[in-house]
Amino acid sequence: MRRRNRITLEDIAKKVGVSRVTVSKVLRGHTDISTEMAQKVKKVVAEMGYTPNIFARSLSARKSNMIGLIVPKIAHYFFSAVIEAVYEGALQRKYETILTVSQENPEIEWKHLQALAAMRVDGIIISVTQKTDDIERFKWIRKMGIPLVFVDRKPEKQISGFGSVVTDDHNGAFQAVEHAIKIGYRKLGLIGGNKKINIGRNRINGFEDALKEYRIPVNKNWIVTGGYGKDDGYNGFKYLYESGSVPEFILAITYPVALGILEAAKDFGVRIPDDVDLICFGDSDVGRFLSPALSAIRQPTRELGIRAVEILFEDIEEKEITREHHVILPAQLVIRETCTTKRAKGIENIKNIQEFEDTKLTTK
Amino acid sequence: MRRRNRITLEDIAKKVGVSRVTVSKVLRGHTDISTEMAQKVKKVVAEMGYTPNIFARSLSARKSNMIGLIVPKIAHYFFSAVIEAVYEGALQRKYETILTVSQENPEIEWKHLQALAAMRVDGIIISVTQKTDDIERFKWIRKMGIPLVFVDRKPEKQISGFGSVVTDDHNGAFQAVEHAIKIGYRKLGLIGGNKKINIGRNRINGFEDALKEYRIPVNKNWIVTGGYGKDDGYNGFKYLYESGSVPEFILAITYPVALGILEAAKDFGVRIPDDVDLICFGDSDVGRFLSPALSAIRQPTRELGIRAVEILFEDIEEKEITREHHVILPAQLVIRETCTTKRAKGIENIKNIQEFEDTKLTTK
DNA sequence: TTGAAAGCGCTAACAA
DNA sequence: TTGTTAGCGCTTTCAA
Repeated sequence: MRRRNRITLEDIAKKVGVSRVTVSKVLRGHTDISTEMAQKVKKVVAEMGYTPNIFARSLSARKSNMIGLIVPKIAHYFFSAVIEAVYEGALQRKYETILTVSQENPEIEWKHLQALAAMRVDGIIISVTQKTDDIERFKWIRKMGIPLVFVDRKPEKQISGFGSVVTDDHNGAFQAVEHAIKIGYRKLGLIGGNKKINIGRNRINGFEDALKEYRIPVNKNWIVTGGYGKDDGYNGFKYLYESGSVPEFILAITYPVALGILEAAKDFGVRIPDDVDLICFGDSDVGRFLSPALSAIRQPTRELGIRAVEILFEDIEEKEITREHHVILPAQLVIRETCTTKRAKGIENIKNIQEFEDTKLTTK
Repeated sequence: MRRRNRITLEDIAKKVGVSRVTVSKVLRGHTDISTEMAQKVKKVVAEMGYTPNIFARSLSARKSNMIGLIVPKIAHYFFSAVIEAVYEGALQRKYETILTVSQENPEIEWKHLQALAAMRVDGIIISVTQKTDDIERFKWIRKMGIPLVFVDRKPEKQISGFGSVVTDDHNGAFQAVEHAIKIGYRKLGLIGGNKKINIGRNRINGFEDALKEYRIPVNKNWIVTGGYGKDDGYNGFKYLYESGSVPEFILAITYPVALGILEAAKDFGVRIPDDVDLICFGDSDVGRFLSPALSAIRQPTRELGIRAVEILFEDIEEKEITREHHVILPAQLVIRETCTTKRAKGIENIKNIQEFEDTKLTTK
């Protein structure tokens, strides 16, 4: 290791001719310090280019002024938007954010959780991996007394003591499928996701519930579960294609999954939206420039991040956990070039949408 | 603040009936510890759910095992790919990465630099903002004795003492323009970027040099400099459009700029690539799904991150700075739907590419 | 308004 | 192989 410029409080204190305590107080803007003293100290601090040692400070103050953020992936529009929001929120409160990436790997996630605990962060915001079903790690965090908030993704099993901010995935999926049904589709499929974590479960349930609501039989072969990445989309579509039975409409469980589907469709010569139509969960900044412009279920990304920080800080400032905060934010259907009107395929027929409307169950 | 589970080395030591030092040694896998002792200690550590306090450890060891990473933006394919590579590299060496985002704001960048110094990170990797021209901050870092490596973007002025890993932007731009010329374009423009930082300077120079090489006059009105974001692309194109003179081909200085151009073109009813053709710097995972599929100058993103970490660690391990490492990685032209063949516009004419080839300067 | 004393939780050097 | 001693650089009482 290279020699470091180890200027300490002591050095400053000596130069000014006061005690460390005085300097420390000036630095933290403590009130009981005379203006001249403060002036003198600040001058020397600037001259010597001194920066307080965060470790020493945190150790002594028993407070790190840092929060930890764990996300499964970073090269993904959804997460980068959430991350930016969290950073901003934390910064406003003079907190640093320590970002870690689990790479969809529960082992790495566990390591990060421990590392953040070791760093004595004042709180953690996490979006779990698609495989996180072990909840012992969260019990451990709770035992450590570290406030934690789930954002967007959380484990299937409920864990008390932590807040959460999620999207109304069930309704989002429902809306999308309802739209597809209304424009005439009857053969509906879904690619990606699984029921290990909330987002998959809720989206899949939303999909199935919409079909039930409209009395359309669920064809299990058209529901190809899996993960949330591009590969899952590609393989899911490949599976469907090779099975010889492809639905008219597919709900992609995430934006990367949709990209994978687009790619597979291209490779297999299937035209989207002409042969198979598509809506995906999650919008991105380029969604509308894609060919075809993707229809999407837009998640309130920024809002998700902002609310998570808010809730976390309520927890951090609270002396004891009084109640858990759980917020569910609405999703919004954005129709673009995919899924605008039913393509003529001559497979299913309904006379017109109005007639179809009557099909809908009014009871329930 | 909530009560925290403050288990310390002392607690473990007491429970096992040994000294803190013994426990500390076990935890760090020190060799001179008996196997039984190690076993006993580990058991208690696990039972009590103890995690060492990083602050105390770093303070005592005078080593943080953290590196800092500063990027201008995060919701951007290029940076997220670099970030992932840096994280991986650091993790392999058992280092944590502290990611900070400057939001293209030099002030925030300076704050982050100070915060990282205060955290006593062992090294810093930075991609500067598009406006960073003040290099005092880097001199300060050097004075602090913190190793630093620039990745992709660095300030215009040379600063000794720091390594860098960049893309061969000049050649990348040159290749793109050369390609455009070869397929017949003569009215060439450029949008975005400025000469404050290397990437802008080199790309613009590469653009101009290619024109010179092929004896094509540079039309200053078609070079609309600015920043590196989507807005810059939008406004740049708008400016061009409203000026009444739009080139046949545009080199977009970054991928976001290209997105902005695409959007503006759509708004103004200009067809790409039919009316105006386009190549942009920087590829993304969706580039080929865009409409039209964007031709791009692909940067070696992962490689950039990996090499930056390598160089940084050479610096960190070095006792003194012996030499600076500067690496330049090649860019690769990826032609897709834009810029494949010259569209018929009847403005410029060349009989065929071969004849054109002869135009090229052979001297030089 | 200032400062002395007593740690925060850990590790490094050196003894035992 | 284990333990003792002495800090790392800062903040927090509490006294002056």
